[in-house]
Amino acid sequence: MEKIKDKYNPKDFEEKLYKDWESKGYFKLSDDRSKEAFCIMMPPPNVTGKLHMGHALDDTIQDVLIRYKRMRGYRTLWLPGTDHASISTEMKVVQKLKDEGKTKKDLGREKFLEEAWDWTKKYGGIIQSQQRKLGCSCDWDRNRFTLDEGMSDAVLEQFVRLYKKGLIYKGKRMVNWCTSCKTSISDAEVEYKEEKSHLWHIRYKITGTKDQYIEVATTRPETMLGDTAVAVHPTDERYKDLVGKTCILPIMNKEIPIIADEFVDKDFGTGCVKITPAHDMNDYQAGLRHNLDIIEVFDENFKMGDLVPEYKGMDLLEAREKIVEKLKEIGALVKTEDYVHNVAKCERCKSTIEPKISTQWFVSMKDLAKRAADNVRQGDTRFIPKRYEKQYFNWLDNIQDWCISRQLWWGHRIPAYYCDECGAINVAKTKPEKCEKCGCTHLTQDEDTLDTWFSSALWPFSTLGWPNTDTQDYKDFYPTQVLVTGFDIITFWVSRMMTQGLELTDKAPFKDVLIHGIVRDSQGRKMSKTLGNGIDPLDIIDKYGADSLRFSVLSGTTMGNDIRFMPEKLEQASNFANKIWNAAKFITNSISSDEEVIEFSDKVWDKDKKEYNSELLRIEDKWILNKLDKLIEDVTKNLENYDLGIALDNIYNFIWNEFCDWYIEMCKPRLYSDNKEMKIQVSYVLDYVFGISMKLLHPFMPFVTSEIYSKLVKYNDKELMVSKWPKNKGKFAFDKEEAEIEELKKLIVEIRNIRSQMNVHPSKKSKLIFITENEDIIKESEDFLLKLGFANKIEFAKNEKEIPENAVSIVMDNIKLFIPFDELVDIKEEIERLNNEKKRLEGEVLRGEKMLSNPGFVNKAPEKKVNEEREKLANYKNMLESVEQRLANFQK
RNA sequence: GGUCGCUUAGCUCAGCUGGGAGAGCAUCUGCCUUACAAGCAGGAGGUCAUAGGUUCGAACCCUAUAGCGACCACCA
Repeated sequence: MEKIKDKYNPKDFEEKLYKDWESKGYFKLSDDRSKEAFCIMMPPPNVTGKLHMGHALDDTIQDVLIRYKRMRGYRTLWLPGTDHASISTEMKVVQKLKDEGKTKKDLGREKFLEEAWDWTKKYGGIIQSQQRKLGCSCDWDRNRFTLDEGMSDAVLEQFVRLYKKGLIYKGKRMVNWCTSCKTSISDAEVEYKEEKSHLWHIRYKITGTKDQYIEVATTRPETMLGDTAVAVHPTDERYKDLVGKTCILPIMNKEIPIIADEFVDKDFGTGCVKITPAHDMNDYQAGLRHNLDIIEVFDENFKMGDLVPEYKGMDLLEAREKIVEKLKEIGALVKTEDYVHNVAKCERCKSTIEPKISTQWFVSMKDLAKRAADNVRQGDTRFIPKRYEKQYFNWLDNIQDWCISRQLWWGHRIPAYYCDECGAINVAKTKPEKCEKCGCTHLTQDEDTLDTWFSSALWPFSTLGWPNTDTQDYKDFYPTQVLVTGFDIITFWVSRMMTQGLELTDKAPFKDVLIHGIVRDSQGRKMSKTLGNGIDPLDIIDKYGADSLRFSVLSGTTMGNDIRFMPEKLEQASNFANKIWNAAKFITNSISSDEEVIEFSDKVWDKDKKEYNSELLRIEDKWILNKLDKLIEDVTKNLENYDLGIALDNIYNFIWNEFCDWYIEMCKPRLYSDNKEMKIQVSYVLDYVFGISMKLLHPFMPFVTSEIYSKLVKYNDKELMVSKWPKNKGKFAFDKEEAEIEELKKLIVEIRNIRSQMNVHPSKKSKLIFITENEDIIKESEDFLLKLGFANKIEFAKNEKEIPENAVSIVMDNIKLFIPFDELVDIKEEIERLNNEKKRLEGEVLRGEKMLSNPGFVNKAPEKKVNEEREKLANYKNMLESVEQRLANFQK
């Protein structure tokens, strides 16, 4: 057995251990196909991304599950990877070019893609090195990238298959258009932000009347140039007579119809809506229903078009002012109200989204969505917690067709080839030699690429070889067991993996969907770049170690709820790691040799009967072994239920409150005893219970547990990470268990106090004298005390006169115990002790001062404490002087 | 507007199928005790948001109300 001497310092071993695991191939998939498969696909982060707290949480959860299942004997695969993230990567490359004074167009498609690949290579992979620091035990050999060859092939296959089935179509539709990224984006990528604005009331004159008007309210007066109708609700009595008539559009002086449509809200504004089919989603729909003209007011760059020469090329907001002025001038503006409304913003770049009519590719979602929803309704795939199923259903039941084409270059290019001659669309995985329709050879590929999510939707199976369904991986691991992700991504990703997975592979891609919340800052705000309140997990690992980070995101949390990240949690976590470390230090330095313990273990555990030889154990041993059994049961159950936070707290409480606080204390008399048997006995239990605790804790805190486990008694040469998950061994039956243990605890406190007063260490084995006249009690007590091992030697006295004068007494029930003063420390020892104390306090003061100068510790306000310690230090110096003086006198 | 969630100690939160009100941090008291002061022993602190109901029994189940939050839809 190796002894632990150093202080707990994660930097000493975390990196070393990870390299060691990797070099030994522990992360790799085992070849043993007789084991049951367990597979998790890691949600691929952006290839150029950096690890943030969200990833830290997501990855920790997955690593806990994988490590647990690996120890349970499953054949585990945790497949890592990265996403090409079309928009966000392209934006970054465009920005870089801009900084160099270049544009996308200057470079051309090919050169641009080269730049993008360079960018990806340069900044890619950072996140994966960070995941390693976190301790992720994924199979790096199987790392995938959504733009790699196999994935690209899968994407093309998907496109062609769905197209042939009629599920993908090209159409002219109104889509969300990001004015900055200059591409279409899907509904899910739009977010709404409240903005203060106005509601302008404008009146349109009814045709053929002198002073009869219809009044509309709008937040975007500049779009009025493209109005092609005014709409009212069909049942609105106020305007019943106007329906079917026409009115005059101011400025344009154009006659437009007044129509009735259900979508109008009678109670909003004036109850009349101007219809601008080219620039509003609802108006567009209404326009289709009523066959209205679509007149675009803006040009390609979202400047004013040439409807009115005066405004041509003008910025939209500027045009708005001018138009409002003009309306005022001609008396068409009735009033202006303050108004707060939601403006559509691009989720990526935060710039304005404009509805725009353009030709795009769509996936027809209705049938796909129904199947995906039904699958969960039938319970084939389940969400944990269950309440998130509603969110999933809500999205799928109201689904719109999915716009998958993007006007970007970085991504999978759409495999549609247009015939230059006849214009026919040829869809194929590779460029056809000739047009299917006219046979000519001049084909041009669609310029657009596919939505990033179109490729990530295939992640659970394209990574296993799909479309080839004969690969061993696909057969072994598909469908996967559990998907771990945040609730913010259910609509984007989970629902799409379900729809595409069911359509393309005929199976739901996973059994369970484990949903976690988001990590917020200590004030409950979302972590964001703009707020600058993000916590970098790498800083935490650097300061506290990966184990502490992992502990702090899991302890005391529940699946699906947000986590408020409190720095105190980190203190708790690293205190815990430190506690374990010190327990390990104590155990490895105190117990008997490996051989002796192993020999005893063979005696005490009857392998055939599968039970303990209870004669060889003492009450407190049985007590802790029972507690341990209960722990194994609880932790296993909670892990199976994905209650990771509860499982971790079970372990924390056991190790700290039961094992360290009490069992270790109860062990000391036997450990320090001259009785070798006793020492071996207690060594076995200490090592065994602690070792099993390390196993249970390993999935959560892999580094510190592995480091410690390697120092414990070696029963076989297996390392913790690849060792077997413990099973409970079965309870001991005994009646007075709790009561006796309580008695023991009291005694421990008592004796510890007395020894403390006397400066006698338990290893010095005090002689106990007790006084009583009742012989039964004498016998009983002797037995009891010897069993407990509190003293090596027990003497009896009939009355107090027989007790040495300088003994200290312990009163326990009707028995009085005495500990003689023989073993009190002498003066030299006292000096040594004081010197040590002085040294320690000096260090303490130094540490305190360090803490004071560290801004991270401001909350702990250690100033008071440091001052206290300074004072104590001064006292100790005085004491030391006086004792030294005493010694000098004595020697004289 | 629709759906869902939250409300438990000063703070941050656990509390699985209904029976003991809990943890960490903070606070107070006593301790440098040979694993650990990053610690130990002990204490204080709660009408489990409110009001009803079901039950022998409710933090937990039901109904209503209030506050906070999230998502979806709408916002002319």
